[in-house]
Amino acid sequence: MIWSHADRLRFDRIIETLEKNFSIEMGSSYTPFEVLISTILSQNTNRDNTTKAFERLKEQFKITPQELASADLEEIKRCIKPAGLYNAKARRIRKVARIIWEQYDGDLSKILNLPTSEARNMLLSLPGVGRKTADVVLSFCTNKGTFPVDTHINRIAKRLRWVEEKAGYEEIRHFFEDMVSEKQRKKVHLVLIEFGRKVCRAKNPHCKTCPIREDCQNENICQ
DNA sequence: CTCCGGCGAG
DNA sequence: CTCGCTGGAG
Repeated sequence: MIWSHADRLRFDRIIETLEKNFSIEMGSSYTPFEVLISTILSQNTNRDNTTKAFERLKEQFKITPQELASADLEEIKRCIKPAGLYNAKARRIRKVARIIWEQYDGDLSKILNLPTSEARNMLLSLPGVGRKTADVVLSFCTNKGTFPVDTHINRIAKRLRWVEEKAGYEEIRHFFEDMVSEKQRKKVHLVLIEFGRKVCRAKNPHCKTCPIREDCQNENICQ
């Protein structure tokens, strides 16, 4: 897909409008390992359930490779139950903790400090870490962030005709990485997620009150 | 492609 | 009660 100057202006105008309408907290004093674990918990899971599971896990364990590597599997399952898919997630969390503890001296930054594409590939080799999770960790824990594509981002990019309907993960990721500078990516990502949750929802989107309805070229969504 | 799953909105 | 939410692995 070819992008004209006008397309870029429209993209920038939309992002600017969304930033004014959706406040986000960029706080988070999470360690990279905590980001990794909470992102694994968040897979296929809404935010409330993810937060509940992470807090419960944090009550029982220090969220460190050392502590989780030797944790009892059933105990992890019990803690993270609210996130769903807990059998698979518990196994993956402990396995990831063991790999980081044994192969990286318990220091995830040994992966994150590598050049971006190497770091991404190392993350992808961990159990339970796919493209979205790897990109979230890179985006939130380094300055050379990639752009994570979750279902909100996927849906919004297609509704706004930024990418074609059949575009896959990597195509959408590259679109955003082309359009958004590295230091803006985290913020733009969070703003789009908020927009996707509050307004441009999967079901019953609030098109009538959408702040960017003038710039939306999708006529088939509004009820 | 299917399976894994608690949770809350409808 | 049903069902959509929402990624990775086999």
